[in-house]
Amino acid sequence: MGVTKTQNFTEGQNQIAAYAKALAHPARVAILQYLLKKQTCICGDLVGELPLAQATVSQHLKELKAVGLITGTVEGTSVCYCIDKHKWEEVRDVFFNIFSSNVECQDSCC
Amino acid sequence: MGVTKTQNFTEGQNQIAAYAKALAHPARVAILQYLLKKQTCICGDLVGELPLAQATVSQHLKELKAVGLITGTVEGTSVCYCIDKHKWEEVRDVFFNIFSSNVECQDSCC
DNA sequence: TTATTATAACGCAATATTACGATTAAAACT
DNA sequence: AGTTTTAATCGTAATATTGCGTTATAATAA
Repeated sequence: MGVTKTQNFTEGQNQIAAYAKALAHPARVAILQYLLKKQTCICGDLVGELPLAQATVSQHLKELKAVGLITGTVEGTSVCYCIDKHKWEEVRDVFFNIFSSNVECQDSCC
Repeated sequence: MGVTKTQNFTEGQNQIAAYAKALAHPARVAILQYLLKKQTCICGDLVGELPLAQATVSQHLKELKAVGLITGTVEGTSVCYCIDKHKWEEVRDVFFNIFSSNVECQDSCC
């Protein structure tokens, strides 16, 4: 079907899945890494940084905006992209939380 | 097209995307959380824990196995599922690494 | 005003993902 | 041998995602 049965899982599980999905494409990872590296807003040619057409980049930006990880404020002709610090830390904490569990299996089969 | 142009991105970017994709579905998150909570192998009814049909659960397990996050060893009639400690820590480190970057934007637009 | 530039939105084609019924396979009983 | 249990695989349908050409849109420049 291609449709996820979100209603049968907890809010937390759906949230982790949604955040993970935002990172589940190399182009979106590249966008975030670029914004992190620059430590500033990118007002302008983010398209030139990626091996994809403008329309495709715009779509990935839209998805990152949809989960709230980045913001895009209009600055004259161009748009200023920024990582949303608050959301970034929220997503970080969600991942830190699940990965803080230690894997300690006592069984012989592992 | 639905096909990701992985060859145009770095290995690191593709790796993060692949790991994120493994977590990008609430059922797979639920499976991992359950295995983490139990702190042991689950030999048996993992299907009963999820609101999905057996075939669907099996498919999600297959994806988690494909990225190496879990292992499944046959134990008689049933299969013993376990989180792969080594891989788990590797994935954790990959996420910790990207999220360790601080967001420090000096621009006025943010 | 008109051209230019930058980016978003629309629409299409191709591929991927999700879900599940049905089937198959393998081990453990009886 | 036949039955039961458990889980993988197959086949199919529906929806989602990816990518891009094209078309708006909006601000600046000439």
